[in-house]
Amino acid sequence: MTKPQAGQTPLDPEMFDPVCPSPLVPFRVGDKWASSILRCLEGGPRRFSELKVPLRGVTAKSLTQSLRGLERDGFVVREVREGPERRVDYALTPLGRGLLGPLDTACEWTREHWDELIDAQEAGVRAGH
Amino acid sequence: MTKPQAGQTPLDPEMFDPVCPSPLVPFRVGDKWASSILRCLEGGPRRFSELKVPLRGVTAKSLTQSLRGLERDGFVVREVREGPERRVDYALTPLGRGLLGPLDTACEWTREHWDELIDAQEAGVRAGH
DNA sequence: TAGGGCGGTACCCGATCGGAAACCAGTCCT
DNA sequence: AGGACTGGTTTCCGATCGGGTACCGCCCTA
Repeated sequence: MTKPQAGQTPLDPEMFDPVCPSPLVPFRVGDKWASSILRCLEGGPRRFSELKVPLRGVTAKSLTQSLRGLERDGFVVREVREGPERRVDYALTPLGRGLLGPLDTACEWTREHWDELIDAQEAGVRAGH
Repeated sequence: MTKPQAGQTPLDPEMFDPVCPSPLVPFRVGDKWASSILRCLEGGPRRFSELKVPLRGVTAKSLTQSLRGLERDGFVVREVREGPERRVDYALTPLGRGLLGPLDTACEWTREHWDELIDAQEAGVRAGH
């Protein structure tokens, strides 16, 4: 994604490969609910209605949308178990499970710097921005 | 942000603290250009016009917006050097520099799984999603 | 005096995001 | 027969995102 840059030499115009555009990749995975859903699936497959519980306030539409997106991108599989007792399970693919690593790192960092983050934001807002 | 969950016990409805909403935090830092800007500032302060070069296609408006956001959140500082030769530098704060860690992790993972990511996406799209 | 670089701002626009509400078929319970 | 639960879909709507274009004052150089 990046070819790290030396001190004060000019920035490389080719620093970001237009073919694998960095802006889309590292942070900003999926939509608003995506990372929370990944977390929910960490312990095994979950049903649609199970997921709605911790994702408080999510509407069926938003949850469906988010899940379809994760499915399309290969992070989640949708398994319909037919039979008299029909149920739909969502589970992580190996790729999706792999995403938990970077996600953990980001969560960990956020937890460690939570106070600073809040303070900085409040200062920024107070400064009129 | 999360209290990891055991195997198939029901999901904890309080899994996500409504006060520090997980969806906003771990991935999805800032907007489209934010993570690229952070990368550009890794090697030291940069001027507005320097940043435009590698961020190809970014308009002045989008860049300004993105920078203002990063400033408001305390990841970047804007320094106006007055004098006959006026110039504006943008630099990472310690907090912003700290963000580079998780960002590296995410970039690294993406690089390692790039082929799988592309394949999975293509498969997902072909499957009609 | 004209043009160019710098560091933006203002306004317009279409696309997307994401919530609210209504509805639905199938199954199960009473 | 009526109601509830599951797993959605559809429509509507307002908010935000993000790009395009035009314009701005300031400084420098030719």
